[in-house]
Amino acid sequence: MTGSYNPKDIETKWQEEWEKDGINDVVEGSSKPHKYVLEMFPYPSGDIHMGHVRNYTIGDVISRYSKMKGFNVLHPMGWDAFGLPAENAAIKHKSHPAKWTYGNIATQKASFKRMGFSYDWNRTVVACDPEYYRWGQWIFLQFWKRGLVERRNSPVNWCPDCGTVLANEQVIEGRCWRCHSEVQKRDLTQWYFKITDYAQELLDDLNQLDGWPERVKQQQANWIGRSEGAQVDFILCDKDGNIPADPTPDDIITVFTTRADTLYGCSFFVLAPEYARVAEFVAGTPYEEEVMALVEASKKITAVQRAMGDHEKHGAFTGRYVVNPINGEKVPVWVADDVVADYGTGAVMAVPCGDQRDFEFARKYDLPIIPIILEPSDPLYSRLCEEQGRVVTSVDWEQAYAAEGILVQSGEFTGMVGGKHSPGEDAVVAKLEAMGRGKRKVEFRLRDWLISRQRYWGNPIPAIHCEHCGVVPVPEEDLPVRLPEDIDLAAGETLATHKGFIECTCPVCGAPARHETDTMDTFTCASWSVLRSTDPHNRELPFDPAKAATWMPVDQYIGGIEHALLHLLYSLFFTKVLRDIGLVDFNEPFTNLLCQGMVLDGKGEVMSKSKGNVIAPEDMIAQYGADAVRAYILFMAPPDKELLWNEAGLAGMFRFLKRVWRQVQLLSHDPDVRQDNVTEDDAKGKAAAKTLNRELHRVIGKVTDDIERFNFNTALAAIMELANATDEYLKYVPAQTRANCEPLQELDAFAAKTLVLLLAPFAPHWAEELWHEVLGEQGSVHLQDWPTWDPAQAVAETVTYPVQINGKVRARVELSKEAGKDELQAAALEAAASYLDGKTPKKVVVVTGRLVSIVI
RNA sequence: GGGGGUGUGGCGAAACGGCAAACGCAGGGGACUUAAAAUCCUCCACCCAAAAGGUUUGAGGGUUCGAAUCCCUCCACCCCUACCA
Repeated sequence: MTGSYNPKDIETKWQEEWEKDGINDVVEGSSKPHKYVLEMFPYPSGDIHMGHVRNYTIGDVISRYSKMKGFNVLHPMGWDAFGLPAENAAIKHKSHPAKWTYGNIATQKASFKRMGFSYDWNRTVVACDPEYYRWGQWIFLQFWKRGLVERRNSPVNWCPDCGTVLANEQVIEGRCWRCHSEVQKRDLTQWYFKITDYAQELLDDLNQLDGWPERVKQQQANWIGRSEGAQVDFILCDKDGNIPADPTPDDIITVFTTRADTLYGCSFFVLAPEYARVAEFVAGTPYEEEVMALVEASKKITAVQRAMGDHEKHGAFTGRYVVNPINGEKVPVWVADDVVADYGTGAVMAVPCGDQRDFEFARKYDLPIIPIILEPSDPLYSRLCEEQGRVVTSVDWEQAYAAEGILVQSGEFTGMVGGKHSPGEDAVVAKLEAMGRGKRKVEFRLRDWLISRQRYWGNPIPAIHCEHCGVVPVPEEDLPVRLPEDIDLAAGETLATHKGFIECTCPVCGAPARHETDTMDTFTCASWSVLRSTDPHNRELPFDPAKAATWMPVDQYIGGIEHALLHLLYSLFFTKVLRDIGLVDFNEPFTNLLCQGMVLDGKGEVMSKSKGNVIAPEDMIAQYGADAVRAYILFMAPPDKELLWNEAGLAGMFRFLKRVWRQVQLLSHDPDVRQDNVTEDDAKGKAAAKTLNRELHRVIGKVTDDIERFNFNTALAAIMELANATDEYLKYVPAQTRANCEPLQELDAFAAKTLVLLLAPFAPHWAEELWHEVLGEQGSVHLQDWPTWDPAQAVAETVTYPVQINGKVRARVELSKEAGKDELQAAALEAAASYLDGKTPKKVVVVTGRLVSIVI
């Protein structure tokens, strides 16, 4: 006996039952095939919002469906729990970051449970738990042993208000993502992971990721930014402009270029303001003042201005010259603030005719623009390709010619095709190599990963500074380096001022020493948690390689596109290093990746706390239940599409669940549910029963197929169609009739069961309640087999074929589904007779199962 | 500047070269009700009073018996990334 659908009564009840029965716990050693379904872990910044609801509902449907399909599913949850927001909140509330973090984790966990997500909570990974972060430190030490950890001085992003360096992803349009202060460039000694050692492999292996969205792979490839070109050595003239007779390595300045073919067009040479030898070059010369002023001024160009690209570019002549190796010509050396120090060599050969930036610079400072590459239609072309030597050193162009073209005024290379990867470029590089003045070189845009942070709430870098021994690793047996709990952040205390934390002895010589006080970027924690979930309680190793091998790689990874790039790139990097260390035996951690679209507010804005437009599911759950919220957010749009949250349709999904609930009751002959609106009609009833049977088979097939392809929206639409067919059936076949007819009883049972099973992954509580209380079944609905269907019963016996004449539907013919091409053509021509007017059609296209197209 | 994507009713959307708008939301009309809610029935791309008919997938062209879908040109919007030589 049951009443009408009331989610309040059933949802928490089943959540408790499931937990008690452990139906979501992973069974190790099962003979079933394994499946690892994982969603990106949340950051515990507060309670969950609609973005979380979408992400984790997708994962939950895949997980529940996979279990019903007979897989042994690992579906864990965890928290990416270190990071600045916890610390800032602690300062604000004069509290400890752990309090805030664990408080939010508890809140989110309760919300996840309230949503009915099927996690195995015994496997929860929390990044700020010493039992987890000790292994992050252990991995750091293995990286160090392999030479993948480096401490060096470089220009870095520094947020003055937050008092720490920032990762690139934390700099948004030149501003700190939290406090919006302008980020400064500073030269600091920081810790790096040498991800660039893996740049080529990371790029190459993108090809193996068949189960990843193309856009993510493309984004990664762009980020890695492989660029093929050459290094070219220019010889530096002395202060008086004399070419050294016997140049030493100090007399050589190397540049990187992808356009060696344009070397003959080099009319000046540019150094970045940060170039190490700039001061030396101009010291004591008349140029010193202006150049050094430019160097100083360039430091003040903010990343904001750079990002906007709207700052004026400046240059200053150094008074020095270098020699172009291809033609022995002396060209002036400038310093300019549009050259970046940390790409290539920090020095650039300028070819204004072929590069727009060089072109603009040459115009501004009145430097020669020598045309050395043209398209044959250019008026200069016929003249210059005849000439030997250089005759034209200025042009009246409006912009540079950056495309492929024919080289002119280029000595022996004149007449060759120039451009990126062109024969001309090849020839010039070959010549330079023969001269010993250049070589092939590949550059990457990818930088080493700056992992140190000057903040408390992170994983401490396990290193010790000793006066005698330098920087030495903390011995593995001393791990974890624990974060001290007695710290008053609100009073300005930091790890660097915490005596108890700093003071230690050198593990090598035993002398008094200092602990490193930087912590690791939170992304380091997130880069291997996927592995820890396969063996979360291991106290000997980060994870048992055998257990990792059982579950990994993740069969389906699900997460937002917005932070996909860096987290994924870092995870791939970690996996490759751990493979080289011998802890894992695979290249890629995530076989298939589903990137869900962002959930935006009704106006299309990203939801954020600072904007105050965060939408939480709490009230909706209270009003309509978690099941309706789950089903509705999937019904709104395909998962990879951006979604503007709009609550209007949620009531409709609730109505749908209510309606099907009642249908299941009626189909089960629940004595307490009265059937109204019945019109006994034998003919319509028979047809409706036939249609219902067909729809059951068709919809099981459709929903199965749709879930496999993540088309949850159309899967739900198909179930709604099934519900419509059920309504039609119930309308014309009264309970009495159904009760007294065995085939109809079977149909009733089949329909009731199918509706419940198909909706079980979407509306788990709803399904469980009906399964037990209305269908009277034993065992959880979520442990049942997914329904099967008979494709032969899924199609109608007759097909209504549209008959097109010159592309327009002019008639219809109804034929058996078995009708052959000839029969179909004959029927179509007969139906179209009045349009044919006795003539023979030009062409007839017959597509069985589809249509007939006649051309007259 | 580079890369990726999107464009279909009032709205969310569907259609893996084959009857455009499935499914739902909102809305109109009706039944039930003293009334409302709930529920049920019904209409719902556009033009035409209706039917018949015609038109329609950002714009234009092409391929095809047949195009929202494939190709070319253009427009608009969104996201990512960027002084990368």
